Amino acid sequence: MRAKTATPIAAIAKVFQALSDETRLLILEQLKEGEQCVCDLTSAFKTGQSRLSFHLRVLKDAGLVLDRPEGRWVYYSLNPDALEELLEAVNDFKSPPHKGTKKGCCL
Amino acid sequence: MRAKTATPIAAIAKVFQALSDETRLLILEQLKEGEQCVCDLTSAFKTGQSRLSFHLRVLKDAGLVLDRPEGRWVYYSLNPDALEELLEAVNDFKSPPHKGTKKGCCL
DNA sequence: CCGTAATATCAATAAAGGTTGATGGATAAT
DNA sequence: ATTATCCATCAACCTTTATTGATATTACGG
Repeated sequence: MRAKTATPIAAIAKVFQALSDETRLLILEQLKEGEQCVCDLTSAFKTGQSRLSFHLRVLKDAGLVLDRPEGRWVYYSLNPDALEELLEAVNDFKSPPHKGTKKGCCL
Repeated sequence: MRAKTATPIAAIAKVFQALSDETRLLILEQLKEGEQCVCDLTSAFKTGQSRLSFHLRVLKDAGLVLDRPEGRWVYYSLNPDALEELLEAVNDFKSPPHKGTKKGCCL
């Protein structure tokens, strides 16, 4: 059976906290287009650089985005693994009190 | 096609905000067992009643739980619809820039 | 080297969130 | 009717989070 790390509740809360801000949700939407540097986002959102830097850090600390420094630039991208874990966490709440471990329909 | 209400970003942020607190996550876990009144939760968590009342209100305002007053008691339960919408919202972030609408593998 | 551009970090302030204890309204029990 | 129980709300307080402008850091181009 796969490890099923059972993310601790504090980490889950942290991810949700990172997702609880409109600006950060918009950043994630934007990152769906692919990797972007802070300057891209700064001009896309017409806002201060330190503000974006702050929000990107929150997202990064929560594990939702990855950063890849290259020269003077830092490119940010979505972290697909984190989104998978998030889906699992949400599914956990949805599930009714079943006893048997029903594996997913697709694997 | 089903309505696909496209929950506004502010509402989504609000749901995530409601989920960003450990106590509230524990409450939701507890509610997986089924409807419970505030007094049940108060004794389960060994904490002040006003504190639980506060958190339940946050969850309710976000639409995550439903309340059903009955006599002196108020019973809270998970709102399955909200959890579905939440799953959709999370899936939205996960999806890579595909053009075609690929329906799920299971339906 | 020196200047400039891309980011991060910091300090100060403002705004939002969480905890606690007290109060009040409704309902049930005596 | 009085009292006790369940719950919501409020006020006060403290903590966390967000915004802004300034400064620091690193890398690149002359």
